[in-house]
Amino acid sequence: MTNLRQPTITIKDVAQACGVAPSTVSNALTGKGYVRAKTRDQVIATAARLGYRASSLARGLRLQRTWTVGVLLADIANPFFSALVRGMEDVLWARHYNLMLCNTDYDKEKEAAYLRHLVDKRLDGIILASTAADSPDVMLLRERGMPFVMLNRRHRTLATDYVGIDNRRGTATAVQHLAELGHSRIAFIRGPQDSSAAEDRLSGYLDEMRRRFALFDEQLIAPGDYSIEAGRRAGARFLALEKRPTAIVSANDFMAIGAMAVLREHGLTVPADMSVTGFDDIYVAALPWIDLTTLNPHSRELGARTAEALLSRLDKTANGPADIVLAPTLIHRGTTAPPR
Amino acid sequence: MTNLRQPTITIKDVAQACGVAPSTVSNALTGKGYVRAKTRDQVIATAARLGYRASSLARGLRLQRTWTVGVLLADIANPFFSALVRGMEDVLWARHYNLMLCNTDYDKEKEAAYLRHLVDKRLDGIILASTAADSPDVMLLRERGMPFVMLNRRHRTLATDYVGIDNRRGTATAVQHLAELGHSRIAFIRGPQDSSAAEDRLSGYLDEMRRRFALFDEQLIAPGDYSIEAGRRAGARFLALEKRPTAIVSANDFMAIGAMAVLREHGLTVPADMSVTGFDDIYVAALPWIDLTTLNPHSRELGARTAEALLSRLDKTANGPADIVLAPTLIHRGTTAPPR
DNA sequence: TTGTAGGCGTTATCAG
DNA sequence: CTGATAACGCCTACAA
Repeated sequence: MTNLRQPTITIKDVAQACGVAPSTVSNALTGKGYVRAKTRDQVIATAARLGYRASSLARGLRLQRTWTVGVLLADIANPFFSALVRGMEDVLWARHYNLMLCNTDYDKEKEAAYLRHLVDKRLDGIILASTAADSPDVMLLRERGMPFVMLNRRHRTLATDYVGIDNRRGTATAVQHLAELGHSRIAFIRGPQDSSAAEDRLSGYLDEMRRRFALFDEQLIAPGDYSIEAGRRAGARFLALEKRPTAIVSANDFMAIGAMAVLREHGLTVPADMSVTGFDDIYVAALPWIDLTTLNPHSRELGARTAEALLSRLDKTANGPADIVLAPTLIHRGTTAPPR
Repeated sequence: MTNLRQPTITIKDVAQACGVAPSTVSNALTGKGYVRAKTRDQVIATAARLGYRASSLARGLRLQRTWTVGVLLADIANPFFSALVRGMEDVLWARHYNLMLCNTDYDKEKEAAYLRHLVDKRLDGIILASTAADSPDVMLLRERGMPFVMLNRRHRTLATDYVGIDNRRGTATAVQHLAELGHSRIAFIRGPQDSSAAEDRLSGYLDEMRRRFALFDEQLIAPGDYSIEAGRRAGARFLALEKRPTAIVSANDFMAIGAMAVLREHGLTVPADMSVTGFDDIYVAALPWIDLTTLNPHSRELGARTAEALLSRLDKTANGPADIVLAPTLIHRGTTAPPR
């Protein structure tokens, strides 16, 4: 139970124990510089014996690096985000980087405060998966020359490294899928308005609807914030319409599930009475009771690609801004069928 | 796109700009020591003007602290863990600590390697939510005097700070609930054998079964690893039994869901043909299609309490080892009913 | 091949 | 009240 910090063993201790200079220990352990094989082995052995571990703090101060990257996201409890994080962690771990998790909770002030924190901590780089399109905080990073990558949201004015989903194509594909099944009265549940990704999902829907059906009914669009509850509200709203839609495209899976819950409560059957599509393909969507037709954005890969983009930036291996866009795949499950 | 590190502004720059010594700047900014109000204000103003941010790295080296804690867990994509992390983040953020996320992926070597990493980084403390009960890695932390708290798993030999669920009571409550409904042939799907929490959940089941029904059938226990797939296997196994159980208690929600999926495929109805209970109360359990009777371990609060325990340890505010145990609450939903 | 010296950016100590 | 100095632990020139 004692948390008395043991006297930490430093490079000097190792040097003394070996009868060499600290710089020799450093050279031996990092494998740089010249050092006789015999000396090297001896140093390595005593370092191990003493349990010496070089302090990242001291080393970081000297080298101006931390081998740590931060990720800002809205809510780690959202399966889409946790899948992203898994992907990032995979590649970061392989490259000996650590991940600092920053949960902004959809709160702009918290986000700004976190960013300042990360600057103070001198992180090597940052992944922004939560920032609004017009956030001024991003400027801070740019000003301080801190490398960062934007994940699935673009800044309105700044040119930055970007990795994301082809959101537009995603919802357009969903509309296309439903149209081919024979639907024309297709509703949409949108995401938060300050997210460029959410806006793109709306655009994809709108474009495809206009292209195919020319006319367009404003009532078919309901607001939402990606929560299950918002999906319920949207579903109720569509049900109250005089001319009900025959299908619903949702900007994410959570809202699709919420809408389906309401339909169910009203005695409607999916897909017989109403088709529904989601976006994200969280694991819940694959459960037999839900069996939701949705768009798989390959979240884990997306996270991995983002981390890679950041690391290339750190390696100075990257040149122009990265702009990587993954196309989502339509997963046809049991919630879509021709209208009756 | 340039990632040229701007020349970072140091305390010296601020000092020079103000015509005072670095130590005065330090005193003014941290509010320690004596410094004339006028000087202080001037320093604060120029620091702000220059955009000076003290380096946590340098400060950490000097103060021997990092204001960062690490959390080791198996899989952040598991909703139980992400809920824990939310709880931790809440209290850590309020106390100006950052969180380093370590996903061990159920891999002992990765876990050990992560631990070494965290030692190198001189984190202030660690939350262990993944370690097996007999892990030798924990010894490493103890030896180095690094504060840590074990979350929902106890070390077999070491006395450590501990925060967890009353797992035993949880499954006992589930059995009790089913027994009161009239069940006596109650099966159990267990968790991984190297987890003390999983073993406790088994014990709670066993104790209550023995207490109530004296006799006990070994066949009613199926192995599992907390995955949906394991639940499917267990469900299939119970269905193949000559004397089928009338109810299943699962060590977690995922496996309960897997079992229910198999039952469904075999045309059985829950709870009419078979009752099922879970453990964790992940949000999926509350969806109307699943509507799983389960045990709510208050995960978010659990995470918060764990972080608090760690922080009191860091503050040296704690004395003896903390031992906090939260009782899970039975959430009675639609998957349990009297046997037919 | 090895050792010495200096500095990375802070803060605690202590003298002025 | 303020400032010089040393030290936190490491790495890298450069000298030997």
